Amino acid sequence: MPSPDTEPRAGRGAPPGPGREERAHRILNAAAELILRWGYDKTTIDDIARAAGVAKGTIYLHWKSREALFAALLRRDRVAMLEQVRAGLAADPGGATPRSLFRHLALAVMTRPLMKASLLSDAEVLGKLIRNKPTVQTAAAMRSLSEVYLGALREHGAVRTDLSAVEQVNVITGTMYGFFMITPRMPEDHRLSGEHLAELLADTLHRALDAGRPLTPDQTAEATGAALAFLDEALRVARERLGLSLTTTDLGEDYRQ
Amino acid sequence: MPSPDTEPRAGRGAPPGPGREERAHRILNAAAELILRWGYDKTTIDDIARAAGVAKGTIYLHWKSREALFAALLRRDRVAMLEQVRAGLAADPGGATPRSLFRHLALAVMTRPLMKASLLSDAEVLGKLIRNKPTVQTAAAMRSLSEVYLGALREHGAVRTDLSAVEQVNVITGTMYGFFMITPRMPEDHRLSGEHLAELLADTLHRALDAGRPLTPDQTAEATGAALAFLDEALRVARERLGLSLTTTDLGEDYRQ
DNA sequence: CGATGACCAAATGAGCTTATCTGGTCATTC
DNA sequence: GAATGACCAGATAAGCTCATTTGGTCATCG
Repeated sequence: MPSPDTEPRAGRGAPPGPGREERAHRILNAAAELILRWGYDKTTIDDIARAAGVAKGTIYLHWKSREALFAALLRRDRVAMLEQVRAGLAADPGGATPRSLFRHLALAVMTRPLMKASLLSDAEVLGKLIRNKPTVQTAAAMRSLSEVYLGALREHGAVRTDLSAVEQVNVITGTMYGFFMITPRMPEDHRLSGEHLAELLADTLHRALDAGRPLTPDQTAEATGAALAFLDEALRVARERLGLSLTTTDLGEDYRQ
Repeated sequence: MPSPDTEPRAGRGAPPGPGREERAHRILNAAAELILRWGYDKTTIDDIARAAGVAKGTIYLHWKSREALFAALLRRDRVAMLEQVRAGLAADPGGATPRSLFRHLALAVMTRPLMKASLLSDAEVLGKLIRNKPTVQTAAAMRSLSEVYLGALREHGAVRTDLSAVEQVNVITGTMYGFFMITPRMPEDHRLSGEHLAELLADTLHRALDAGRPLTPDQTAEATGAALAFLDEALRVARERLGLSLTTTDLGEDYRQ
């Protein structure tokens, strides 16, 4: 027979510690599936509760409102994305070059429908989350990432400096946005996989930013350091925000991702 | 006093020949302004007639339906855009290099709100024109342009061939889309002018496609020929379609641009 | 005979009513 | 005291009516 405490039954006390978190994730998983299938506007708390196998009230033991739940969902996706980028980057044998960062970043975004929807402000998926809320912060955060990181690269001559930082931010942002949005707009026989597009995007940005001469070992080290440092910082912030979203502790009114 | 036939007065017979065309353009100008201000859905024939200073019935002497009018409007914009590109390209002292083509193309699109709206499927502007009609063809046409032109470039070694044509089409399309859509998404202090963005886009695509060694005079000539040949062909088709849209002759049911 | 604008059917939209749904609560249960 | 789900007020949707607007026509005018 199953051990009595691993499977919380209806009405029975469920683990207040680690099991709680697992349940939170189960709920978020259900929410993720539903929002992608039906969109934010048509995804109800009842649906989520049913799909997650909990009662509606339970959801309100985790988040104080529907909006807070979806904020948690997006924040979780962001953390997972950054973790994926961080891991891929650290494992890259060629070092954490800009090219490698762009490739992993692109791939991580492209394989995350919620992330993509949020970056592109896809009203189909995010519905009123888009229209009501001032600005989804992810884009700003990504730009800020570009900026700090770019600054370091420029300082060490790891990218060309005949373009201004602002120009380069525009190039990076523009190119990435474009690659993120083309897939559905391409005819089937021209459609490339996420990996394929990520590689192409990395190549495009590499060439757009490249200083011309190969990086010295020093520069590679600096670039690697800058990339990892900033990803760590981004992760720290993202994890902190996610942490706020996974406790019942009052969030105030700030539900932005 | 003014000559009696240059200014058609209300109720008076107006020129059936050249004046007719001028009037058509006046109507289209009014329509353009209104659709950009209010969007397709909220722009009425009455509004257009009033703004153009003609009676409603007159509009139906030019087009058999509201939809046909807007088709003409978009087609006209397309022809004007291609003409601008063609002229800019031919005048470029460096020859009609791919880089020059991309720059003029980007600039022509960016300075044409309707073109941009149509390429990006901006529902805000195009309203039901988007939702109802199968596919706005402009995007497909642009891709087809890329394709034929690219083929020629590849054949003559004017671009790298370690990427497949399909990959390059994705790079070109993706990058252009991205640059077209970033302007409103950038914070004011990062916003660049259309010219500036066009230059950056051209540079990005140039680097993304460049074969590495500078073009020989022969290759430059070939590239120039290919660019102008295709633009001419695109213009021919676009003008033909526009011609159909500017005569009362029944269009059939095909109102796609 | 080109241009007009009164005219009409159809579409759209505002306003209202009614019915259903949904976010959020909380007394009850185990 | 954690989890539940019946419960409620407010939101949303569906259905309907009625008034206005709109695309499109055509008798009339100059």
